Amino acid sequence: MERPDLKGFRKKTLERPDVREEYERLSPAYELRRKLVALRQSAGLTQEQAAEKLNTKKSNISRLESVNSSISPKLSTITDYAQAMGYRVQIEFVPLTARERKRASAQTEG
Amino acid sequence: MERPDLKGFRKKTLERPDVREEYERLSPAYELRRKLVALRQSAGLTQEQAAEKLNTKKSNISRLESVNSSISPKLSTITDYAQAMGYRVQIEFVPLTARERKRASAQTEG
DNA sequence: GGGGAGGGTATCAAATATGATAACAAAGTC
DNA sequence: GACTTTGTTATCATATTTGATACCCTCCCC
Repeated sequence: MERPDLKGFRKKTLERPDVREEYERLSPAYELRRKLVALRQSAGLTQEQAAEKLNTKKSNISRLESVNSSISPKLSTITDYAQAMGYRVQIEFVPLTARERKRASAQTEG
Repeated sequence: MERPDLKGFRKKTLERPDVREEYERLSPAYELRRKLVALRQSAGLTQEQAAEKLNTKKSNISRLESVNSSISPKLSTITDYAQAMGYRVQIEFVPLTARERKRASAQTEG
């Protein structure tokens, strides 16, 4: 029995730039960073102005907002940023759907 | 004109254990950690069982859930934990009220 | 009293995020 | 073309979190 190599297929497929882009567009991290940018823009600030408010440098703001960044920021970094933009952070926990649970275990086990 | 030393008053007041406890009960960090515990309990897991799912040790779970802890966890730590409990994390940004903005700048300015 | 379960705390090494600096690119202005 | 503004990326030192181990406490059961 030759089974189709699903993992290999997924891996190969994710190497295609267009597919990866679409994939990341749906990722939670991507979503978060898009929101961060929106927050700053709603406050009418440049990265440099935001950096001033946060007593840091614009390069660090860029990194935080960067989609490609592979970092997972501290929660306090996000809340500080949001507060400087005039917002507060609210964290919700929503039950996983059956589909999401499947995807999650695939990640963990695979 | 002798002005009442509000900052000093606040500082002194926060030294009272009962007041500090009430203060922390309202803090976002406290709220988060209480939610984390609720998540785990809703999944019917002990700290040790949760640790297994997350490939770590129970002491680390305890630290994450601990109220007194002065650490600000990484976002990925929270999302991994939530996922192991069967939840996903959703982050909301809500505009600060006038009162909250005032409190925020008081914090920042010292 | 002894033992187990569940949770908390301290400590250290290892991993990772953050701060600061510098250099670069794109777009707009003169 | 030169200059400014805005945002990105790389790099390094520093700060902080995380993982693992060990030990403690409380409650409960025998």
